[in-house]
Amino acid sequence: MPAPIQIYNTLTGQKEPFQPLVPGEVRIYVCGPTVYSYVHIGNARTFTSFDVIVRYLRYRGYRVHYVRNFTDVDDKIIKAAQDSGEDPIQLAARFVDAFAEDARALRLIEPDVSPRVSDHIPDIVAFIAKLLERGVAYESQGDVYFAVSKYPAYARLSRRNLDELRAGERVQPGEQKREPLDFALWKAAKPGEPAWDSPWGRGRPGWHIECSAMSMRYLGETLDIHGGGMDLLFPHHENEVAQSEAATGKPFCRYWMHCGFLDLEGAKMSKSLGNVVRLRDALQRVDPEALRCFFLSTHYRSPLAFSDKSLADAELRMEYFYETLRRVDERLGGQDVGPGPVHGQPERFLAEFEAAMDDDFNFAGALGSLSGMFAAMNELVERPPVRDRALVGRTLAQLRRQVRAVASVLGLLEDDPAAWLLRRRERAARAHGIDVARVEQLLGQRQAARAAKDFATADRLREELRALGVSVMDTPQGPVWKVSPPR
RNA sequence: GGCGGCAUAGCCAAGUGGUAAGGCAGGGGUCUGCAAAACCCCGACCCCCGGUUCAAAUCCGGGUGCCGCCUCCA
Repeated sequence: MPAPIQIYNTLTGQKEPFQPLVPGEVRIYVCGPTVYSYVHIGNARTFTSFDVIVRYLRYRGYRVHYVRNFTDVDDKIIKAAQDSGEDPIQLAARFVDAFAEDARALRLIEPDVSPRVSDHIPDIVAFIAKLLERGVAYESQGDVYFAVSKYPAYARLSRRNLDELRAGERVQPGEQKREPLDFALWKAAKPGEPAWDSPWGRGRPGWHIECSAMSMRYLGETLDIHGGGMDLLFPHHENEVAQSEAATGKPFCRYWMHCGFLDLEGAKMSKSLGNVVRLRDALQRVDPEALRCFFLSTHYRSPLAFSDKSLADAELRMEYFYETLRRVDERLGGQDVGPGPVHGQPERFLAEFEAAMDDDFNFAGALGSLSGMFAAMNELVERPPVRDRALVGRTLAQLRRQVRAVASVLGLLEDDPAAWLLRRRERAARAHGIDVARVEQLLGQRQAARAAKDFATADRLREELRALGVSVMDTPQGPVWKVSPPR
């Protein structure tokens, strides 16, 4: 049994060895999108982070039960629907579909369950009834509120001072709370809002109760991991803990994980600020794997700044990976090299990768180990340090296998190298207004000149192509070109 | 104001007690008809001031700067 993974637990504020409740199994719940619009790249970063975390837990042999919800009943959805004149449930369903498309494009693995609030009203109603029964919630004119004063550990997760929180809170008009910090479990319906029958009259769930009810439905009363963006820590997750533990008397979640923010031009990006880049728009400009690579370039808890330069760097890195894979696959020729000794210690890169990921999922470190494998493969292909061709082949084959294993955890390098490179070139050519037919024509002329040993003409044509933003590489298989505008 | 986080080469970014991973950009090489790609080499005393220690980027105290949460938000 390898040493346990270390996870930074928001609950305790430190890294802890990960011990799931049931050995070998992980129950993880990630707060999913509120579907009132398209997801933005900040959402995408969080979901990608937990995507890689789940993949790694599986890589380490855990049986993972992965749930990520859709919040499809919510104030913002109702507002968006009112603005557009659409039915709120329908609008939400539309954005659920859009999310599924975006998630596929980003190569996110499917959670085992993706529950929607609208499908779980009975669970939620039962949950609220239980809280009322236990005397930690109260009804007030068709609303139901959680009584924070009945849960002494309130604010422990987010490390807040209860008195100061109380001092700062204000009761919104129309709310019937006993205490400002109390939060709504159930909201009485206003005309035109989606509503369901309940013992307290027609209404709809408050925001926080859904996650407690749905996570318990699918994962039981105690979660191993609960994840989400930093901003959900308070009040959302705090409230989840309060209502869940008040209902069951058991710990709600053992490890809380919070993902850092994606900044846009030095400022936080959020739908309310309006400085939002939609995921689907970003994917028009950048390769999905390059976007993932960008997300993985820093630790999941650190802030990450979105910029064209960073994206371009990530795409360059992916290009390097794929160009190397193309060479390696060519060299290996799909042949089974068979067992035998290998050169050096290729397995050390895998050990490096696992050490990085075991340490609170150190994405940047993991990416570094992947780079090491590529440098090693390139050396073996281009400058073999030993003469024994079979030895080199076996070493390459092992590295290639390791790359596959690591890349499948990171969700990278899942394309055919040639196809990926061609797609990138086409996108770049389009972006720079490069006429591909013209390039091919000049390339043909240059090849003819080279065949005739007319190097002066060949060089002139190379310069001409360069002026177009095209660089040409002569390889044994003929010339290859790519878009590389002067930087 | 309260709570939390961060400050590492031109830029991005790992490393959390023993003299600094990786990527981009830059310089020098190898290779090449010329190139490109690839590979190799070169580059930081880790925000400032104190302290602990044989030893600190790494721990403690203070300062400065930036960011997030405290209201919907991944």
